[in-house]
Amino acid sequence: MYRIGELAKQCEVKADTLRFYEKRGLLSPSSRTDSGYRIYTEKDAERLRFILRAKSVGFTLAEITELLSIELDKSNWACADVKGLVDSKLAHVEAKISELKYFQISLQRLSDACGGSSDSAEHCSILEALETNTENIKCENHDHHHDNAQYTKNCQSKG
Amino acid sequence: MYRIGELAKQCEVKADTLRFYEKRGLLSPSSRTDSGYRIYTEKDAERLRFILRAKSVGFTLAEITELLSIELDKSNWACADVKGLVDSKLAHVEAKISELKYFQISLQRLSDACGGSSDSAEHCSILEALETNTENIKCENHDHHHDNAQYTKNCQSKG
DNA sequence: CTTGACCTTGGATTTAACTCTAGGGTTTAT
DNA sequence: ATAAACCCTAGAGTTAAATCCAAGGTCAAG
Repeated sequence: MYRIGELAKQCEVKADTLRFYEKRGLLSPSSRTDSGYRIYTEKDAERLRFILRAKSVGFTLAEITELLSIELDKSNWACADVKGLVDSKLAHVEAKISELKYFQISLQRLSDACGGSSDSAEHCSILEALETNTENIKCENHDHHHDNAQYTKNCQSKG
Repeated sequence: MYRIGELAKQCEVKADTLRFYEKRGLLSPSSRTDSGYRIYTEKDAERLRFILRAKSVGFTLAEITELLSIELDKSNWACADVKGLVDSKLAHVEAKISELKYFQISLQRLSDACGGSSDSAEHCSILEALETNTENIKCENHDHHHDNAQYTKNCQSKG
């Protein structure tokens, strides 16, 4: 059982944000004290954490509402209905994962290319890392434990 | 070579958005006609696609600017600088992938549980799919090459 | 029995990212 | 050579998601 400020602190959001989520129908406290204070249970906290995770990967509050509605309306959904919504969200999530893997690969390639060498950084650009499909990357030096002293020299460009 | 409207159409954004990105320093046309029309090259288009992909996985325009700055400022970066920025973005991307995999698993579990039956969906909730850590889900039929006829049986829950 | 940290509501303000409007110039097809 | 479809700029308006503010109620500590 948490009061609004406690839950907010625990989840690193503002109390205002929780009131806002309540207004939007995403998260309501399980109860109130006699004096009107909001009281959140552990279950509410879990719901909040779900909301925050979903937000962190780019779902809008409207989409999150939709995801959560699967639960809220439970008794009124047929499995088939649920499956439709869930599968479309699943496709959405899988598309995001693919996009991110593309970024991951490009960034990894860049990081490797600039892996600690003190040399030219001609290929030190995301776009170039993408264009330069494989191989062919300068600066490669896969030494991952470096000390700062080694980093005083520049990435000189092709000029 | 595209005019603003052409590029916008190709990438499914508004011309206004491209002018806005220009104001924000994310994407400038490579040239202008004598009359002042913006002219975008294929390279510009590629940059735009990069921006849109990054946006689609939840990067803000400010973050995207930072990613792209690796390129813009090329000659002024030391490899170590680049590596620091890139690695922090890489961690960020990897965290997002983890979050998404968590959603993917939950959604997949839900989808499996509600594999096409038209009956009650007591377990058809994201939060429950998460709580119900593994096993313990009814209707599981991990047969991945299924034909719909097999899915007429129910999602019955703990009741 | 009051001080300070917390809570309440309602409404105003902010920020990011567009999106639109007004008033005008340019290109292209007929 | 003129109408439709495009482009320009500057600046106002919109939407989502907070975030802040004002005026006041609650509660534990001293």
